[in-house]
Amino acid sequence: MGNSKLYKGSLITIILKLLNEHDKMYGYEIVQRVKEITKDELKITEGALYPSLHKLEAEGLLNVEVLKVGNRLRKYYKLTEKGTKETVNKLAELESYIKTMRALVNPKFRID
Amino acid sequence: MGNSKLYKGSLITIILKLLNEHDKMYGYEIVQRVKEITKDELKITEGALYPSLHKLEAEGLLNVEVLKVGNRLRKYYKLTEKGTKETVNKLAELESYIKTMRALVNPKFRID
DNA sequence: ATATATACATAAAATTCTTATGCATAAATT
DNA sequence: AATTTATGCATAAGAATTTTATGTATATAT
Repeated sequence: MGNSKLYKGSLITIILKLLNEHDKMYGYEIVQRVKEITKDELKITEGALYPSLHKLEAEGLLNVEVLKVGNRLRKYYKLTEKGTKETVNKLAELESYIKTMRALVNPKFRID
Repeated sequence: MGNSKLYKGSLITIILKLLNEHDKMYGYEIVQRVKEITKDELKITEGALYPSLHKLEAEGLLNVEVLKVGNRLRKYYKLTEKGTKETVNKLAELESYIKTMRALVNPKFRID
């Protein structure tokens, strides 16, 4: 993904949040959207994305709907109710992570 | 480490920053310090820490000094010059990561 | 005609971490 | 006195996530 290893573990959070916003997206679209938003800082690889989407679907966080657009297939993913709840969790975990890391790297953010 | 998977990839950054601050630390001390600072949010496991310290040493980012304290050994690690430079990089990467993630999860932080 | 973009997929390898285990000394508890 | 907890290091098996490489196929731009 990114140039730094910190993105490891962030992919699920990113996918869920984008779907939470857009209601319905397909894999290729997610890759493009992330490139846009991050100004090419973060490029999701297909080899990471597609297995993750399949996993989220298997866990019941996403629903799939296959559409034929022109002559190509698109697999549209949508959050389930469970997926929406998990999105909230993941976003809270991200905020917690950021706070914790700030305390670690920025002594003035420590609550002694 | 933490309850969330986001900490994956953060360990090196944490180690380097703490050593940048304390000048000289041993493994067990790092584990305790992180627990303190994060109020038990983040517990570094020994199985992750020690191999990472060995790796940083092998890469020339850390120097080791073995001291016998009482009757027990302590391996004190210290940043090399290269390690100090890498710390700056890692901290910049963390800031970049946080900005990028904020843009992804918080639309109002996006620069369109 | 050829290259690039769109769209999905999987498999091998690399990376990082968890869990489990091992050794040994020191201090605290029962 | 005996046992548990704390201190201090280490490694190895397995799990999880990601990279890299490869494959298939249609559509558009050069």
